[in-house]
Amino acid sequence: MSGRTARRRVTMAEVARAAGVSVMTVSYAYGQPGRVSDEARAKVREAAERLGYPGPHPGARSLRSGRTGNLGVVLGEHLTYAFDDPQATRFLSGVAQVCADHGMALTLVPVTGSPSDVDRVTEAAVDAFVVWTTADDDPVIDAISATGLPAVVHGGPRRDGLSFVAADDRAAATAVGREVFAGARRPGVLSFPLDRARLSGVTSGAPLNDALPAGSGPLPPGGIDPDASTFRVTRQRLRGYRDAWAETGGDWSQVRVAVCSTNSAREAETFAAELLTGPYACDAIAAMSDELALGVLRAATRLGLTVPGGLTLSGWDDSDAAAPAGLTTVAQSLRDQGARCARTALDHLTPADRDTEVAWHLISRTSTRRA
Amino acid sequence: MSGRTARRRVTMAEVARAAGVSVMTVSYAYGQPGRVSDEARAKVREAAERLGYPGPHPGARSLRSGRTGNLGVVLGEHLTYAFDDPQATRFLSGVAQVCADHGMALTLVPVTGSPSDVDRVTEAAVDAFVVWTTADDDPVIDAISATGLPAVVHGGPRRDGLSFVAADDRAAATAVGREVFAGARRPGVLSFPLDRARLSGVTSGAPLNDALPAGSGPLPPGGIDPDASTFRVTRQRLRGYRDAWAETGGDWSQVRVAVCSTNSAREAETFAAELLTGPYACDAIAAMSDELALGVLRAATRLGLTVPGGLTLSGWDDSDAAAPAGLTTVAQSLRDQGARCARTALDHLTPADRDTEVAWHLISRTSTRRA
DNA sequence: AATCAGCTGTGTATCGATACACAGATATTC
DNA sequence: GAATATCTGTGTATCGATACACAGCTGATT
Repeated sequence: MSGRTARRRVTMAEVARAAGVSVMTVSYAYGQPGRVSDEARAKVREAAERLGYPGPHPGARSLRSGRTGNLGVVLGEHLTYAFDDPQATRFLSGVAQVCADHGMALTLVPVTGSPSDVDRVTEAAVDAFVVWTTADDDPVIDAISATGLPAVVHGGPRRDGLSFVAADDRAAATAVGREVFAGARRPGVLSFPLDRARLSGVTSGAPLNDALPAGSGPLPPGGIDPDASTFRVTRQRLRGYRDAWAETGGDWSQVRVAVCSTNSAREAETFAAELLTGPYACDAIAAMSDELALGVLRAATRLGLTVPGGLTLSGWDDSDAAAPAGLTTVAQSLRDQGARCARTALDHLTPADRDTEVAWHLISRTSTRRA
Repeated sequence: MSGRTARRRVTMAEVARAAGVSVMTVSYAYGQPGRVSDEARAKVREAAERLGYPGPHPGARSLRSGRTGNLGVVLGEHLTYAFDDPQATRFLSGVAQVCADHGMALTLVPVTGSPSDVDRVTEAAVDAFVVWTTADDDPVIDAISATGLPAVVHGGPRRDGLSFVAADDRAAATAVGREVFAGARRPGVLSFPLDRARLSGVTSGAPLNDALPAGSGPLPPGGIDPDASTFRVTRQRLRGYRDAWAETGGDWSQVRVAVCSTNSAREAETFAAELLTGPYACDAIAAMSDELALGVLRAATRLGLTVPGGLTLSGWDDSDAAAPAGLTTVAQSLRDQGARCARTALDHLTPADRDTEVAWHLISRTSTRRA
């Protein structure tokens, strides 16, 4: 197929012979340049150049030395999420910064949601793993655990032997929920997926809640049970919203919940339109990301609703678009968290340091400033 | 340091012994499951599970088989650009899609702009390279060439033995330049960096042009010579803009040029403010990206200039923000180009198919619709 | 003068798998 | 019924480097 003649790889032994030194001298010249004299190093470099030696074979090096120079990143989502989802992108920017500082390459393991994802993980030539939010029952987590390599899980799930980095999502959700639900009568929530099935649709907080409309989408009937979500982040935020609404004397069954399968404003806009119309139209919506909240904002604008007059609204993450939109939100630096995950994975921190709760704070803006 | 006892890796031979089969049977059970009987495969899986065997050692596998299951991506920029620059991100999304389809991991090689970048490239355990726009004289290109692996360069430079994918940037720049410079009297250009020095600042098209202000920033005096830029994309676009302005009877020395060191609206806004004020204030600006153009737009708004009344403006790439802003732009799908690069790299296309010119088209919007 | 440490160079064993070639058993063909 | 093809299992050589231990030499230390 290829027009290129398959060039045979030049070996270290050939370079050694050409340079008139031993193989080990060549090896040291590459791996530990300080270990050899300037003269020997020069001879090696010259011979390598002349023969077209590209440097030590990475596979052979890693077989013998046990190190690869790669940090593996596993997303619970399709590989393209790394570049399509703004939250993942910010997180990975932090991971990338630390990788660059360490001279480590960043390997994105190609998960696609299929069972073979497990094989992709075990085949990955890496020194450590960083895992982006995954469902409690995702077999990929067990595969990572089985490799015995250092691994840091961001957002969940928690596992013995794996480090864990996350914010107190429940407390944060309670805080922002208090703000957005204050004075509300018909609260709504725009949620991330509940579990690996990633079903989306609109329903309400409790089963058999005749007072609320059935809603659309493939979500199973019976309402949303926060405790049943297998994504830790989703679960904790739903619990927090529930707590906040309960503080006002409300009941979870009164809360309408829309579940988006992706973190996109487009999908959010569709569901928000549903939440904002009909006899049970929400007058307060807590969204699990700023992207989702911006979708709500678009739907509200189209419906002629004013924010915060006709609708209060909150997001999450304090993305670039949040401030211009006046969006109340939970600020947490995903970039910092990515950096922290990468550092923890690469530095082999002691167990005591390995589990980290990261900071968050509420940013109160006009979108919740009810008159 | 680590609290974890360094678990010794279980070897394939141990699994073979425990399963009562030969090593090769185990190897086949993993690498070519169809090669062994269901019964043997079951025995192997059971033994592997029992012993905690994580699967074949990736390094050993790659040493013997010559394949790694990794596609390497090299950015001419710092590694974090992969996730910070919107253009790079879209390109990589396409690369990632193809990787996922092939079950290949995506390895980002950690370049930081230092001389050791060359080592990072030769150390990378990959089967092929995709290279994102690099300067003609970047030593990283030679290092990639030396590996003898298939490599595809996006945007330049061109090299024997390396495939090349790019749009006809000069023609596209001419087309959009015609549009934005039509009826203009004081044209300006907002450019990407000219070379690896990445100097930024404001100057004009020709040396010793007394008619124009000296400008700010560390750019060398003497004006901008399009032909001297070592980034192919920058060079071709500058030439195209020059061609377009020449068609109106204008001279390149009359064109004011601002060079941004990064593709960010923030930096663009600063330089645009300079281009848009003073006795030589531009009334038409061609920007090399939509991000830069949006920075111009912000500066114009602050200065009370109307677009297109007081200023015509063009961008590049047709990003999401371009349409809402009414921005005339050159549309090209970086995502498709990323996918094409990855496919070319992974499929070992024949030489004839290896150089690809990608499609582009002009999208004319209100930002150039001069009354 | 004797001892010791540091620097530089070398040879060999080894990392953990897969390519390859071969052999026996079973199914298929004429 | 003989010849041939297919399926399954095995043993050995080998991929290309680095860890390790050792040796000679130089200069410093006492």
